[in-house]
Amino acid sequence: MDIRFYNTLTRSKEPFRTREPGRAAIYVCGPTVYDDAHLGHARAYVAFDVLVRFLRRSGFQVTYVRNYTDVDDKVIKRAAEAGTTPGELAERFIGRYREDMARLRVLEPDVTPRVTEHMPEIVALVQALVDRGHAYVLDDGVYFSVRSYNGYGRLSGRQLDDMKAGARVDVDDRKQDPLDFALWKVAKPGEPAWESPWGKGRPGWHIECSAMSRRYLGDGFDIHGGGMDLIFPHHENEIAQSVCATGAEFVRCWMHNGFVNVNKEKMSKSLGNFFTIRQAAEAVEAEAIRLYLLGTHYRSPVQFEVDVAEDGSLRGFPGLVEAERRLAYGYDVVRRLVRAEAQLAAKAKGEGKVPDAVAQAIKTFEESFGASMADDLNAAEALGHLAGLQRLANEFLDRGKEHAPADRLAATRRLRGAMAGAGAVLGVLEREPDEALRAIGATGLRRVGMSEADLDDAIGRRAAARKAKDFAAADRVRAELLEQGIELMDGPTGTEWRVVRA
RNA sequence: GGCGCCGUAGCCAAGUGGUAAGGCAGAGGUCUGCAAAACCUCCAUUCAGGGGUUCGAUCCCCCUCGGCGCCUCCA
Repeated sequence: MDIRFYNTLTRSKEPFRTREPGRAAIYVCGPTVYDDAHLGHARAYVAFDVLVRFLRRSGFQVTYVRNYTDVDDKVIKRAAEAGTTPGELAERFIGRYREDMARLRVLEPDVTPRVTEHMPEIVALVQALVDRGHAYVLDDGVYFSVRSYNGYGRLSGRQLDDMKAGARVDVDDRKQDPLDFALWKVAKPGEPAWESPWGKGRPGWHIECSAMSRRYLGDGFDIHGGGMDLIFPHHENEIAQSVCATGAEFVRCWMHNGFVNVNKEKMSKSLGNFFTIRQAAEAVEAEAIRLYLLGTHYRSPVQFEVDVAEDGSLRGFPGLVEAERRLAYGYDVVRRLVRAEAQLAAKAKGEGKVPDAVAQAIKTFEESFGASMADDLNAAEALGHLAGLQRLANEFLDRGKEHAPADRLAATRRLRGAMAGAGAVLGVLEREPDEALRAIGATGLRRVGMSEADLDDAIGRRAAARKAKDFAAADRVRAELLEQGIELMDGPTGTEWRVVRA
């Protein structure tokens, strides 16, 4: 199947052709580690995690590099405020960031290089730019000359002169062009610094990605990703630096994810509509955040509706709660299949055969799912197909009793396999269902402020009333719990519950 | 000022030059002590509005209205 990705550089979907057959080299701009990761980071790194998972699943041998920018102005400033060193601050936030990513089920990249560990490569790249006449040295650092590269502006679709006219950049008379940017910054007293031919200092913002991507992936690697806000100037500058320093093509395909909007506006600190992954994961199961993000195509803005109380405090994320419910539905389907398999295995005689209608439906699902993902990672559409498969599984579980146990066993296994395949690509529904459902339940109870002990007590009282055929008393317990956001479900194995209130 | 994106049912959301996936909510049904879950059925003659191209447009072009983004640190 032809895999196609939208390339920002050409503004069109293109067939995915790698530099080397069967191998995909990917670099994604990682976080600057001076604060906790927010929902925007979640969105970006979930999107590229899906990219990597999908390519691996499609047979590519992927090398995925995602950096940590552990030294820059913000890190230095924040460390000073916190009374610590930039190194210690960065280390701490890298740790917290990795925890957040793990909760979102974002796989660890193959390489996670840090700027501070790649100074030789960075200095060499800057030196190459100076040698080739693309950079010039001032007393406070080395600057890249944007006028020296005639491809400048191609990625972001801008003309140098248009930007110059409207740019709100500081006018610095010493620079040859207002858009020239620092490759190397000479250190001020007290700042972290590394040796260089231009004095002790640190890299400018953009050069590290050029240096580290080349170090691990070489020239002309396959995909470079990041948020749309990085297109200009960050990625534009990376291209300029890399192409001018090496003379080779830098990247074959540029992929950018859309923003996170909170109540229709771009989430940003200045607007005060800013939420960290930790805050959201406090409100709902982290995997539900991932599922929610997957419901919108990665290039479109994703909306987060935030429920804010009259006093301005955060009440919750209704959309995330809905996603959590869908997640629970998904795990419930898996659990039903697992349980059915256990029962059927005892009864099945010989090799079974998946009933034709089921086999055909699963085949159609797998083709549709794959086609959606191959078409620029349309996870939202793929999720639509998955909904159909889940319904099919439940229907078969409910009504498939006329088939022989061996055939039913074959069908449930096949259904579970298809779901696992989809889950492995999307990074959802991969956990053990009982454990996941227990975690979702616990998160819900926390949300409505009820303890498990109180809930168990209420369920016990109702069970006693039911046993005594005092249905009025039993229904009162049900109503009370519903009032508190808990819904009871009587099943063959006892009473189960779920949290229904947002 | 320059560049660009978006506007699809109550809400979220995918999508295509040939007549609108999916989810949530809602209605009815099967099941149930009652419920819930699960399943079944229904739920946009219509894709902001107006022109145009076309045999045919929600999808292509133009205009209007509305919302947003980048050009400055940002995923």
